Formats: sequence, C-alpha cells, structure tokens
Amino acid sequence: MLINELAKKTGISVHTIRFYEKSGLVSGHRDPKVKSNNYFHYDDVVVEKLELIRDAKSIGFTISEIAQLIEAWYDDQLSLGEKLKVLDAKLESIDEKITQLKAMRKQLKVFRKDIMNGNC
Amino acid sequence: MLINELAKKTGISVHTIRFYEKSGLVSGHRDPKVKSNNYFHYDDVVVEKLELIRDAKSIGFTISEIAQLIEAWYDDQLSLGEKLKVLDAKLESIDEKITQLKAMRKQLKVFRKDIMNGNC
DNA sequence: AACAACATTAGAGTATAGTCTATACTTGCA
DNA sequence: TGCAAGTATAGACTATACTCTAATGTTGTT
Repeated sequence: MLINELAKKTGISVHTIRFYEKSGLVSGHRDPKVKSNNYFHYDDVVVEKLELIRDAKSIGFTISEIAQLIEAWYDDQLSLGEKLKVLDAKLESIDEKITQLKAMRKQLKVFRKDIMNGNC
Repeated sequence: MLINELAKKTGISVHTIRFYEKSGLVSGHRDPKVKSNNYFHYDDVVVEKLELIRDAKSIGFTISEIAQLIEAWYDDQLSLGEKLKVLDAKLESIDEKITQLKAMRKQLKVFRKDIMNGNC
C-alpha cells in the first residue's frame, strides 16, 4: 500500500509517518519494476510497527526507546541475548512506572478524602 | 530559604526552579523589611510542590496538568466541586495509564516467550 | 577593600516530537 | 487532455520543557 492508505489504516498522519521513517522506526520499499515514479510501498509489518509506536508512545516511551524495541522485535541481526536485554529493561521500566502511578493514585486519593472532610 | 538552598533540598536546579516559577507552578515571596536586595524567599510549601512536580512529571504529567493539580491542591479560591473535578480527572487518567502499561507488559512478555522459543 | 559565591532578569540555545509549506513530479478519472 | 488528488524532498516552524549565558547587583568572609 502507499503512504496515504497506510495513514488511513493507522490513523497516523502522512507527515508523522514520514517523520518516523526519517527517524528509522519504519521503512517502505520501492518497486523496482515501476520506473515512472519513486513511490514507497508499505506492508502489514509497517502497520504493526506503527501500532506499536502509538501504544508505546502513549505509555511514555520516547522515539529512541521505541526504536530499540522495534529493533529487538524485528531485527534478525540482533542476538537473542541482546533482544532479551532490551526487552527486560523495558519490562522493568514498565513495572517502575506502574509502581509510581499507583503511589500517585494513593496520594491523590488521600488528598481527595482530605478535601472532602476538610471543606464540607 | 533562598533559591540555592531550595535547589539543594529538592535536587532541582536553580534554573529549573526559576522556570517553574515563571510557569506559575511555585512562587517565592520577597521580604518587605529588606530593602537592600530583591531576593525571593521560599517556604516548605514550595518544597512540597516541587516534590509533587517531580513525582507527577515522572509519571508523564505535563506542566499544565501539574499546574491544575497544584491549583486544586493549594488554591483556596477553588470550590470543592472544581477541586474534585480536577482530581477525579487525574485519577481517571492514572488508571488509564496503568491499564495501558499492563497491556504493554503483557504484550512484551508474550514477545519474550516467543523469542525464547523461536530462536533457541 | 577585595573577592568568591549567590541573586535577578532577559534572552538565547537545546532536545524531542512533531507539523506544515513549498516545489515539483505522477496518477487516475471526467 | 485537463486537473484534482496523491507522492517525494527539503526545509521552515511550533510546542514543550528545560538549560545556559550575559549582565548586573548583593552578601559574607578574609
């Protein structure tokens, strides 16, 4: 598929997809049979990657962290050990984030109780 | 205390504290008795606020979200209903983040299993 | 008095992550 | 064939959140 279809399928704008492509997160390929243009084509793996990018971004991962993750996920050059290392680091940082979020939730709930009692 | 002491106490740089002050998150006060300088003084509430800022930032809240939270927390002008509204919105977004993090953790664990089985 | 350390303000610079514009070429449909 | 819609590239612009520099004045210690 071409970039416009990819954008519609993922809900990510053409501009942003190009930005991700320049950042090395995804890549399209040209069709050597076609000589009249130099349009890029994108396959379903790119759709998957863009969905991963969206999910990972929403939980606060940066572009370069996501790049590592995608490398671990899709790069066959990377050894098993290297993949696990990236993966385990990300899992740990996720657990850390969850812990911090739970602490903040607790704090906000205490505060909520306080203002309910103090101001009513 | 003066800004340098505040910075040391919180681990947040003088520059960043000034940035937060310009952004309206914290504020120092001048001593009307002192005429020779215009140094700002900061009390323990500012320390508390800066700690809240650090915690809230680490879980992905933006400066303007944190500003809302601080307003709800410390501004007596705000009605109970308004405070609760801000607070409940933040609690909801925290729960949403936790849900997303858990989903990503699950996905990464599946992937971890896959590469353990597929590549060994 | 000298001088380092600290304070203030204004404004410049940086990093991240887009977002948009301009230019030029290609494709598909009336 | 005309022309709107799509594509590629380069580069400008924006927002957020700092981070640093310069200029200038104040304080505390020797």
